[in-house]
Amino acid sequence: MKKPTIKDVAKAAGVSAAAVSYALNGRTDKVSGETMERIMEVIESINYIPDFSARSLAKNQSKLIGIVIPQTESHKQLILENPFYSEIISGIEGKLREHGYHLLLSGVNQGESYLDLSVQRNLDGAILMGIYPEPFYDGFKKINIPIVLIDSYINDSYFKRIGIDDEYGGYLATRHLINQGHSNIGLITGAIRKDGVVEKRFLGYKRAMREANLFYNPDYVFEESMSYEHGLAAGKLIADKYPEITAIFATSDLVAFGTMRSLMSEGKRVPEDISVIGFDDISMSKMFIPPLTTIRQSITEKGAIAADSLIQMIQGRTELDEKEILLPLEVVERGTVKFKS
Amino acid sequence: MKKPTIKDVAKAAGVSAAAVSYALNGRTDKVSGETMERIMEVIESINYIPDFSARSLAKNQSKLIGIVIPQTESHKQLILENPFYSEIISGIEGKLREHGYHLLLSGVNQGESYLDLSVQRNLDGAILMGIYPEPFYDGFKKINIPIVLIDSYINDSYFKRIGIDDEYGGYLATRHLINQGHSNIGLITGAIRKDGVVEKRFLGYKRAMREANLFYNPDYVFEESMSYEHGLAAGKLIADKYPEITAIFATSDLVAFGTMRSLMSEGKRVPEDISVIGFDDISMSKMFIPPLTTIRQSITEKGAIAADSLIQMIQGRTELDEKEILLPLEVVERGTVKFKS
DNA sequence: TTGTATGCGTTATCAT
DNA sequence: ATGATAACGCATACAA
Repeated sequence: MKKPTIKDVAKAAGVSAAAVSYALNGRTDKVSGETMERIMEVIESINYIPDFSARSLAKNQSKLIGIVIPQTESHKQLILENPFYSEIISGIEGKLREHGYHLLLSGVNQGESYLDLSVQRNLDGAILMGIYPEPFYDGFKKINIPIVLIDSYINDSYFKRIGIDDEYGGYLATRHLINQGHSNIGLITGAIRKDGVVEKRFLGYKRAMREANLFYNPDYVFEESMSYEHGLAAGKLIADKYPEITAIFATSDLVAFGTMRSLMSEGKRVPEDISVIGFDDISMSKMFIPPLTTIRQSITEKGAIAADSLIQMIQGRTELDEKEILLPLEVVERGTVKFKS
Repeated sequence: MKKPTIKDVAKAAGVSAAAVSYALNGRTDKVSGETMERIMEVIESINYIPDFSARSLAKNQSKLIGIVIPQTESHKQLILENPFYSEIISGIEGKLREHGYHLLLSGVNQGESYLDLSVQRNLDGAILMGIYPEPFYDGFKKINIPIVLIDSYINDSYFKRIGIDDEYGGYLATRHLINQGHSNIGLITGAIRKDGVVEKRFLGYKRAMREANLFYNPDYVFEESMSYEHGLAAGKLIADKYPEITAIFATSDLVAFGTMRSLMSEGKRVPEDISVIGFDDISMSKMFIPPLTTIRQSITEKGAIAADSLIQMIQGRTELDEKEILLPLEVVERGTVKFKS
């Protein structure tokens, strides 16, 4: 049994295909209430479901949103190991579905190839998270598809940005440690790239130190990657070589987990011997033992807002909106930061 | 500048649209090497990219794979909070992309509505994880689309299943605790539904107890949901009312995290006072403090294999294959199980 | 080997 | 208000 088309509906309802199309799209101005009803009944009874491919072809809009996630270079896999991304996707998907859009999830092979996907699939828009090389962004502008950037500092009015004030977040975290009496504060972080979130958090760290008249020691900055493994390595280094450090700001919760683990392996107690504060407040952080003190941003909401913004852009009513939305930040005190005795 | 179509290519190459189509699909029998080259050159130069919507219409295949994830009932969001799902998706996406398929990620509103999506988008296949009501599965059979089930015990030869031997996993976990000298072993678990993974793990637990001639005490089974929160509640209950329990089998790592947390809040030490073993080995488990002893299944690989199987089904060469693939299981000893003193 | 013509399911234009 | 028909971009059966 083949699946019914609009023509089948038309035939069964004794109207033209055009009428059915009108009815489907709620054009009450083009179709009388009576026939409208009849058509709807037929649709129900023969269980007709419109074909999006055909619709996409005719209307040139796919109701499809792409979302691009950074990818580990070694693995060919999405870095969904970091719960941060899954949580944000969760937020995006919920909102999209609510508005009749679907979500195309994909990594990206080489630099350009994601563009191909956008064109192939006629994407109505896309959400990019993380940071990519320049030409990557340019491509999207060229094919003229609405884009929302999450956690990006690309300053181009073509894009709408959703993010947080990372500098302030870094400042908040560091100041919290300072307020607890710490002065030798280590920073464990991913690669500090120009205009990346990491750089901003790093800047916030420095500002807090400066404001408190504390000495900024570059040796206390452990920069490599936003991974559990780096946290592990840096934590060990600190335990071994820098016993004077009494507090650590890890620029993501995942890094903080690694840090705490190696710290404890080396015989340091958290927070008794050394305090640790993270960043993000992924859902796992409250589950950790001890529960992680961190900078909270509502990740899921971030995704939802990004989706909302994108839909607005697609529907062309973005004029009044600002080009950037910053979500609130707060330190959530749990069990890994302690007053320095 | 509109995006180039197959006709533009044809014109520029001085051939017909058909020739271009042949070239595109590698029909070397239909096109001479010479013109093939010329066409390819033009494609390169004007940067032509085929439209999948049109292709989907013409060929009736979309190169689109759907993946359905359970959804919390209260929230309208995907339960991507459980890293288990993100890891599996990661595995799926990587493999799909490798084969030229794209991934449509979606929750599901009511019972039937996912079917609509499959029809609307002309899905070439879908991967279902978790357990759904009967009619949900029937629908897929009716529209005749290849389906791979992950972690399901639906016994219907229409579907291909990828999973693990959950009964054996439960047995392994419990036996590990028994081998460490424990005899009062609690089970903290999600809802035990007929033919669900949870039931199987529960059965494995009972078998291990029986084999060891240990008394199976229904009071020691704490059944509710596969969530951190339930682990929390059950752990507290055990600490308060069942001091004789010296070991716990939590049927997922997330539950184990909750359990350990409340246990420790109540003053119990893990593993000194009470041992805990989990199930899944999500990436977070090795990061936990103490690192979680658990039953390992390679989650990402599970996703990859599911994707592989689905692609094979789609390409119609599934005859020789078995209808079920079971992945290996092993207990990975870390820091939460200790010999009973 | 190459080109022509037609269909895929839907929407939009233009009559009626 | 309703219907006939031409797009949309591509694949394919058939003719040349």
